[in-house]
Amino acid sequence: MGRKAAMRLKDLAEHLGLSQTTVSRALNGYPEVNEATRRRVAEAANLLGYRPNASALRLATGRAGAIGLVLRGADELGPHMSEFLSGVGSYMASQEIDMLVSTVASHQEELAAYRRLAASQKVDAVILHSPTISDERAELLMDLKIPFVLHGRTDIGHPVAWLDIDNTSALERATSHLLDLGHRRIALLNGVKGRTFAQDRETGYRAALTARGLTVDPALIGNSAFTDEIGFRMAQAMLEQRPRPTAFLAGSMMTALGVFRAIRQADLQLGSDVSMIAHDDVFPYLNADNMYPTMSTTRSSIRQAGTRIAELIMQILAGKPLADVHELWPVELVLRESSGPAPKS
Amino acid sequence: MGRKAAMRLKDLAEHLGLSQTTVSRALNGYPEVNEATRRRVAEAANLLGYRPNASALRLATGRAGAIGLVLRGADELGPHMSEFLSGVGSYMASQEIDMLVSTVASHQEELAAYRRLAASQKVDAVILHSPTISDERAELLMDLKIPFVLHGRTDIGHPVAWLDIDNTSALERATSHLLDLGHRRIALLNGVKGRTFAQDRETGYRAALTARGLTVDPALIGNSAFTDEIGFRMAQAMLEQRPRPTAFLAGSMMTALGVFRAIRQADLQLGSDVSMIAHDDVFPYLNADNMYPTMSTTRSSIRQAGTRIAELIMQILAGKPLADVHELWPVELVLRESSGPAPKS
DNA sequence: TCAGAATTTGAAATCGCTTTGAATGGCGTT
DNA sequence: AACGCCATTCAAAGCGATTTCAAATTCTGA
Repeated sequence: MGRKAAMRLKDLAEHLGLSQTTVSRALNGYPEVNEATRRRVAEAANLLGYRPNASALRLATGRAGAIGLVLRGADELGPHMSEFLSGVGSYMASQEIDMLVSTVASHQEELAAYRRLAASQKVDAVILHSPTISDERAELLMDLKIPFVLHGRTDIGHPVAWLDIDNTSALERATSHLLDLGHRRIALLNGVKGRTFAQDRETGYRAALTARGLTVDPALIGNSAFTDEIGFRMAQAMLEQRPRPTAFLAGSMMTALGVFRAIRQADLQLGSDVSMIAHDDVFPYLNADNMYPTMSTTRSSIRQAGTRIAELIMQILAGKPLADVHELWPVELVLRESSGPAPKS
Repeated sequence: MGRKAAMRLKDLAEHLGLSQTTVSRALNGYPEVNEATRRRVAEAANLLGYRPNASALRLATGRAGAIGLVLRGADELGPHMSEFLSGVGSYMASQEIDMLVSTVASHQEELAAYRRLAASQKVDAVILHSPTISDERAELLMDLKIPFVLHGRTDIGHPVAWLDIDNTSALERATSHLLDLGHRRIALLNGVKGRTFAQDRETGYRAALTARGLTVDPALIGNSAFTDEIGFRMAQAMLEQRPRPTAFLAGSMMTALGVFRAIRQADLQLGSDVSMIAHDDVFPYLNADNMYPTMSTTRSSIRQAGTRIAELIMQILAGKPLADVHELWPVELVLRESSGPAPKS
């Protein structure tokens, strides 16, 4: 199998007639090495394509040079996650930090995965996605003393670092807008129950309704994953109610596609018979502006969130106190054709 | 930052009153250790949650215990890739192999990323996705002596390991079927030019047409990325031709969504005025059967391909000759409502 | 001119594991 | 009683980097 023996520090040092110490120092920018030697070393390293062996470097420094992402199978590795990932990746690449991605099938496996990561010290930190209200994984990571940043929020005893979007206010505004347009039966197609973001969205939705003295009809609230198909089914079922909902709040663009289909199938017109505002995580391949009719959205780039979270991780690893790492991002409300006045009843 | 010092082999050995050698051997299943000792060691290790330090283990064994995936930014980290990834991941997890995912923005960066991976020996092998006819990355990896498996095919001087789906025959059959239904102007919305799979698909398409003595109209062939929006634009433009195409071959479900939209916008009926067969990579959140009308597809699970490729990688690392690692998967043709007889002209 | 400081380099220890080569002790043979 | 053979165990040498501590060289200033 003769894998070409890669160039080692020792080889490079011999080639230069210097000690490993000096070469290492030269490459790592220590001040005590002569400027001329440093240049000579840098040049040779570059020419010979020397790069320190990652494992050796990690062993010596104690840093893993990688962050971990544990994804729950197909559910989580969908379009949202890939956008998020590429956001994280773009920043991590610039810092020469690797992303270690694992996929697991269950909650138990996920916990086990974190224990493994911790025990084998494969990562310096992890990113936690879609937390629950009181997230067990977060507590475990706390226990394991492995730093992490939350994409979303949770409430465990300790302070944790997080970045979240303002789901509550986003849904409060979207709902209010629909109410302004005269809608009274507004359906909420929300994420799976238990996730903080889903709870926050429902809170916003309820707030808008109760602010006008309206009661919340549980039959108009659906909790499930954000897929086209589920969106279709939930919307289809709800459209059979009488009086039927005149507006939908869709949790994602995928859901919105399904709702759209259900509306069409019921021979209704989106934007006149039924309105919709969807949450848009900004997928490059699914543009709300190019839909027909164009889609009103609550909008926040999940990719940007990823990039920012990557930055936050680096800050934490640099020693920034967790209590100082909190970011709540506002969500844009973009009105387009899919949301119109409620039909006369 | 007081990270809890993880348990080391040394600690475990002392705890047991044994040497590191024996403990290591016991845990790694060497035959020369007493069965009673082995049990004692295994038990203690399990109890104390000992796992070897990954960096140390890698340094000692020379194996990285990870495979690399370099993804080109947003274009590549889309829904296809995430499905593929989770397929790869599910197998790799069972083998305790990590996935190192990097994202890059350009071809140059991608090559640089491979050089880095090779020089720093971070991975034992990589997976190469969507190759071009004569893929430069494959040649580079060959040069760098880092093993890889191709998802797709390419033609460089050497034998390479690959797994591909039979795109040519899939499109040949899909096109033939549309011809059987009386369609004569059939549009092909293909992937970006230069990729082998796109070429293969075009080959199949052309073969079906020429088999009936029909000529290929270049105005009916589009090459671009597989997104909803692009599908929409290409289809929209083509539907303005006179005579207009009566059938579409969409390269992906995303493309199909866009085509669908264009058809509707032109006030045409999918399945009667215009037909469509789309390639379905089997996304759990976008089901051809649940579309309206249901979508005829050429079908092949990209996730399964990922899992299989992971297996192939392990075989290669175990020494299987590259020339023996070739798999061409057949593609299912599933006829549903979106493909019907050509309209009377 | 020479001590002492400053600059620059190097030898060796260390990180936590695997693995080689040697040591120990028990047991059956002769 | 002496010998050789197994079955076990261990001490120590790597793996390829960083880093501590010491040495060699050059500068400075009196």
